[in-house]
Amino acid sequence: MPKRVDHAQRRTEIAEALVQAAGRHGLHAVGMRDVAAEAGVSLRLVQYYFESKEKLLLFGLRHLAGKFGERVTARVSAAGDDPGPRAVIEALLTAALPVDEESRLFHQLFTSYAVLSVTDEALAAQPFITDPDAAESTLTALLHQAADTGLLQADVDVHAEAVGLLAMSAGLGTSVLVGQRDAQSATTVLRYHLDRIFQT
Amino acid sequence: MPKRVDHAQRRTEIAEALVQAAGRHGLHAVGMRDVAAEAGVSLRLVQYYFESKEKLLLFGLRHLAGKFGERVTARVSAAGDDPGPRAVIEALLTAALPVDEESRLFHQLFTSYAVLSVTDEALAAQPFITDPDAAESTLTALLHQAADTGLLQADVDVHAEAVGLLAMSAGLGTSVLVGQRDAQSATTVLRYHLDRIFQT
DNA sequence: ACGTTTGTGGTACGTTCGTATCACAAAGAC
DNA sequence: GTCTTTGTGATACGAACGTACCACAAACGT
Repeated sequence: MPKRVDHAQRRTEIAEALVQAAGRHGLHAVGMRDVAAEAGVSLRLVQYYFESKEKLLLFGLRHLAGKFGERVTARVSAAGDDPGPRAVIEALLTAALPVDEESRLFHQLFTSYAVLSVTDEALAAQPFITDPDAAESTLTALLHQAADTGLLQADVDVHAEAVGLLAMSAGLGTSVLVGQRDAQSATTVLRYHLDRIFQT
Repeated sequence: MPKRVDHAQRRTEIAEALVQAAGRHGLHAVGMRDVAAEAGVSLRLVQYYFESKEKLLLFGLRHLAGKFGERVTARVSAAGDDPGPRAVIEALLTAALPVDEESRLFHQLFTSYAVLSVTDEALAAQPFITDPDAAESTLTALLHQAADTGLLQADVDVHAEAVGLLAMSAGLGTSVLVGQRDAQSATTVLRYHLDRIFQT
């Protein structure tokens, strides 16, 4: 009974199924059949909407990146209307921390994709450079803004802080992911480091 | 012509072959046959010295962790005899950065193992908690030592700095690994952050 | 000297994977 | 009202994977 179908939506549903299945058994272990079962469709349909597994994986990565972007902007705007730079920066940095199941998935799968991209050149061309670069320039701009308003201490190197804080956030996220630390203490550490560069 | 063989050494050789093969095509893509070929032995022998692939992977992880530990202590002692805490800390933090091919491999495979450990409980019991915890307490002790000698600024929270710096080092390592940043600039960022907590 | 252990090769088995093929029904085009 | 496109199912195929099995020779124990 083939009604006309919205390809974009179907692809999104399947990509979401990929994400869920990958979350349970790991991205490396997920196959076309698992994705099909998770999405409640036949193997053939996964093949139909994505010609190959590689295409599926690439789309899954972009899907994940998109959802993550939405999450970050949602977090930032939840910081209130016209929040100070400090609040925005804090929202930005803590958005990457695995505090709930959704962000755990993000972190886990992004890391999986990132490490895959080291040996897979098709993946290497994907958002692993552009997205962090965007985050870096956004954060740099926010810090500059804070510096201009006199909110920052005088001797801070804005760029070095942006790079360092993002790296710290990512590193803390990983340590939370593997269970070494809980999200609460990671947030505390992040806040401490922000306190140290902002004017008291 | 079976001469008596040193099992420990043979296992180490095979584990090293695993590391090399995994570095080329990714840990997820490495099979027993690849390891055998890389080590220049037959598939049967890999089976003989490691009963299963899982055992091989576990041993490979421990092998990697061991080599990394050696590398760190080598780096630290290369900082000179009786170096200041600052030099030791810098050596510690920069040892994790992918500056050469060997450390690139470390970082790539450790990350692979770490993300595997999220969904594989046999791997989760491995050094992903104890090793970073050891690094954390070592770094905390070094910072305390520096604080007691008046080398640190007065208002630094030693534990929060230790956690933050280690996370930053790991995060910077990943960004170097995926090619977003080069090792030089990562080192610069790390040094800047050390400069900010040490007394001028 | 003989029997047992130890190291090694070759190879076969069952499974799973990604992909390809064949068939066919419902919906739109004209 | 045909005819073509579009969506879907079932299934087959070849490759690769981890593992198991069989055979055998060198070394060691006694």
